[in-house]
Amino acid sequence: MKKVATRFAPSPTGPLHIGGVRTALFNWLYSKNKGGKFYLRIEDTDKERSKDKFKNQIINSLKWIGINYEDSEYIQSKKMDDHVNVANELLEKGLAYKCYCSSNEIEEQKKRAKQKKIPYIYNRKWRNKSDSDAPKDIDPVIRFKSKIEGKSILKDLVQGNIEIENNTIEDFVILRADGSPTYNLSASVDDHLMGMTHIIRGDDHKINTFKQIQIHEAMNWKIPSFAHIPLIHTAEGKKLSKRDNASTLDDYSKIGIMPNALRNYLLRLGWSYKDKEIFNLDESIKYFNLEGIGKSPSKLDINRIYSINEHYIKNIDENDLFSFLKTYCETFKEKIPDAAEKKIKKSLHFLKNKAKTLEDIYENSKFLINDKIQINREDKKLIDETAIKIIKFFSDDINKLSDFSRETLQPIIDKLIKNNNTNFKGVGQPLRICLTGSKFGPGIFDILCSLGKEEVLKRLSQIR
RNA sequence: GGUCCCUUCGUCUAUCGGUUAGGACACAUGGUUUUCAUCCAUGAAAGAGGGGUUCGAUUCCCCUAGGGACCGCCA
Repeated sequence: MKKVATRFAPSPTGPLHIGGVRTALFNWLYSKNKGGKFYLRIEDTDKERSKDKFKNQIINSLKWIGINYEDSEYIQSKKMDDHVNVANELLEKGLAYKCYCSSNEIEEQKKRAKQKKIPYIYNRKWRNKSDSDAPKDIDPVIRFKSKIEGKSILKDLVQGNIEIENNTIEDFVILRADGSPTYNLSASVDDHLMGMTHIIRGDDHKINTFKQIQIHEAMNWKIPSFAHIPLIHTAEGKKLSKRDNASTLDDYSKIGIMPNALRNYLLRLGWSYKDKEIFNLDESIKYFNLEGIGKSPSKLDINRIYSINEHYIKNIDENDLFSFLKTYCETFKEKIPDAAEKKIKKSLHFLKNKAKTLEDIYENSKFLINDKIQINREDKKLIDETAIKIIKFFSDDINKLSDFSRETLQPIIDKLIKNNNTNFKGVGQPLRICLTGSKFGPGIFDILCSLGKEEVLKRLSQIR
């Protein structure tokens, strides 16, 4: 049995969206599960629309989410000669032919078909004509001689057997008038050249598959296995496209979603293994299979993304969490100063408990990142006479403390509550506001301990 | 319009002919709590409709309805 080889083959004509990432993930996991190889092929034969910017974005996206590929990227445009050669070979063998129809002529036919509401299919006009009839002023395209009789059955690994009448597939163009190869030709040739054994892609490719199989057959190549996965839909139930907002990886990373969480989410979107929800990387590889892929399209659910992210925040190793946080802050917020690093690391155990995203952690650690505390006007009103008095007493009391911990602080707070005839809020709230600039946030003891005695005294002294 | 595909709680899904149709997220209610959260408990919530096949269908088949994809000298 040949070693499994899969590939992800995006065209760099726009930002990669998470549907594409999921396709890449499935291909990658499948090959890893089988101990095979996974490749990235950049389909950049459309020179007009392909942009390096998008190519880099694709590469970075895969890197971010942890999908690695063999060798360097396979650049399709570099193989165009091979594609052209195959077209010529098919031509020589009589399995393809030159079509001299002008584009106007084709357009006319399409228009007419539309008016009559009948399906347009190229009429195979030049299929059996000889070149001697050819008009001099037209550069021909090369069309593949598709099967006309009978049916084809695609044994799809996800969708089961798909049967189609051969005559519904037209004699598609494989070489343009300018001599450049088209998608179906290039993809077929490259899949063969790269030794692909399994092609896992969106089911919007199903018709292409019938065409590509025919090219493989005509060239006597081994035909890979196919798995067409349902597309991801938007909340409105339409195919997810590059133009939808919240569709690229960046849209998620910038709100503080972690790569492993998104990977887990994408894996479970349209795929399942019993009732299991959380899959770490090893488990993803271990359990992934094609049988678990559902047949119906699934919708994106941001709540689920948050929830899985939250789970990862609370359960991964704190050193890992910190490095995700560090990268996140540096990329999207502000660099965490060295001085704050230690404090945040020490505080992660409580910071993470109130966070769904890295952004939440960042928001709650601002008081550790910045020494300057900003208090808004509303909150300032809460610091009244009594509050200032309490703060003063508190400062005096902790000043005497040699051991600064929850155990030593608790009695002080209790005493203040009693002496001032108030409740916990009466003491905790002003302290929290003065120390962090916010009414909300971590528990007051957590704030106190992570700041440390000196810093607490310093911040409180600025209020009096 | 043609071809092909799909259809279980709002969402992601489990079930591979016999279940009180299960789980997770979201939602609601209650509890814990030091604000915001967390956490715990409880609750509401689904087999599109109609025919078959069968002792028995969510599960197999057919029809209808709804949804989707494709129909480029783009990929």
